[in-house]
Amino acid sequence: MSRVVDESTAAPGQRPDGILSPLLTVDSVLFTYHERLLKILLVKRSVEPEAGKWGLPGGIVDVAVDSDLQATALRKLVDKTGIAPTYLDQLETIGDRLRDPRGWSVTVCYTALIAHQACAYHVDTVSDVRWIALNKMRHLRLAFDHRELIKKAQERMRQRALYSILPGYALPELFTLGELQHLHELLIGKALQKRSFRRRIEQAGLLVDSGQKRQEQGRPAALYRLRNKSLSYRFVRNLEG
Amino acid sequence: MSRVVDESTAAPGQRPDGILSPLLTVDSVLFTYHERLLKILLVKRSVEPEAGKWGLPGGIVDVAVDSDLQATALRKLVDKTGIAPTYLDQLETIGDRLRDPRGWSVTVCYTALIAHQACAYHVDTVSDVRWIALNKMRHLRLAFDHRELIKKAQERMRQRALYSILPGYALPELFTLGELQHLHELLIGKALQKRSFRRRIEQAGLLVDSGQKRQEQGRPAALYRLRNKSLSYRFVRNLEG
DNA sequence: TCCTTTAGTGACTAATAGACACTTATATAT
DNA sequence: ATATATAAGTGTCTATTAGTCACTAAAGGA
Repeated sequence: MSRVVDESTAAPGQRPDGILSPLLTVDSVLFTYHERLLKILLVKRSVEPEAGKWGLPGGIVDVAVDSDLQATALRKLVDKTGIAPTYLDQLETIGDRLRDPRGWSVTVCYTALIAHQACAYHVDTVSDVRWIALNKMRHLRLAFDHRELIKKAQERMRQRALYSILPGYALPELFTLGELQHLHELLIGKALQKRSFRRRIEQAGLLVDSGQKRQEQGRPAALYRLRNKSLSYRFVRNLEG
Repeated sequence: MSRVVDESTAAPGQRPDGILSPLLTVDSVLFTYHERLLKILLVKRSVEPEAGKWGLPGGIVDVAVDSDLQATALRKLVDKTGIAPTYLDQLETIGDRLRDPRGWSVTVCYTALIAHQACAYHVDTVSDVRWIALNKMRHLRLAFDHRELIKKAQERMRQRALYSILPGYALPELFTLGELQHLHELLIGKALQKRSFRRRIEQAGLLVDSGQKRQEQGRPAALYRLRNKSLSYRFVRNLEG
């Protein structure tokens, strides 16, 4: 059985089986912690639509290359940073008629974390890629609905900071509890009690002291390392409201 | 310009702009609570692929009809139940080369909740749609990766039951705390302390007593109704492990 | 030596969940 | 009428964990 399909009016894309198939892209909000700031990776778009604006690292799913959606996300991130992120997690999928001027389109959005040092060199050598501090994004021109995606990723990370130490993946392999706490404070938007924070980390047995020390000012701090299992802990009182 | 396309061999679809665009579908795991059981809505597939197996209510995104992804989910659910679910939330998007024999395909999966009575008549009158109790699904033949999707939806609902009273949307508009607690126990897989459960509900001010009573056996129970805001509460100790 | 800075701890208080026995209100059986 | 069964709902003590904050510890620099 076959039937006639008119290509000239078929937009967005029409599959040979007669099904109108929207454009499918994958985008990632890649966070890192650097110089006491929370930053995300943005790419300056050089092609239309939205040329000249900043956008999330991502692109069209290539069914000839990518085995699954996450592979697309990874491929695009490695392309921009030179390295795979240490954490990658699906955030949400947005798909409608209005978000892309070309018509009905879908983006599967991921949240990712990486240590700044791990990709600093690669990012510095590529002109269209930059780490942007989250508190300096207000006046930036962003492509499509990417500002909304970033906001959602931020909220997701905030929840993670409340109930887990997963944000630690935005730090180097070895880090101090002071660094981890500050990162959590940036995500949560509120100062935390040092005593409570340390207690949670220790009680859950989530981190391993590696014996070494590091300092910039004041007493040297113990260095910790993330363990792969049980990254989540319990509940934090009095953080909401 | 037009052309003839052979439907039988066309997979996956090629867009007019030359981009290979995977098949995009939306599926929903619709939960309800009925006769002290947790049930989900399944549809017996009549067409290939996977004809004769049970699958989730869903289907292909129609860019000519649906304004966004959630609209597709709603359209398919209304088609099977005669009514829109009271709760609908995106779960996860799965996309790879292997999940559908036709080739690279993507499904945006939703979790949904509805009161059983609200759609009992419509579901009973349609022969290919059935409510299946979750504990009686083991020997059912399920299409594609739908068993995995159901498992993920179940885990998501379990988390919701731990930290919110959102599962209440699977109950009728007026319900007793006994019913809500039993539903939570089914989701969590563990008996809950009556005192603690009631305390959480009351403390958070999440429910409104409507003054009426209902009973089958024993003392009549007060009826409660969900409020739209602040459905989540805090932490439940001792439920893990 | 003292001051500054940051790391890390001791110890009390406050808040909340767990446990479980108790009372209350209804239907039904004798 | 009374007893019994059943489920709703409460009183209250205990256990656990978070909040608070003052304290000590360990470094560098003036």
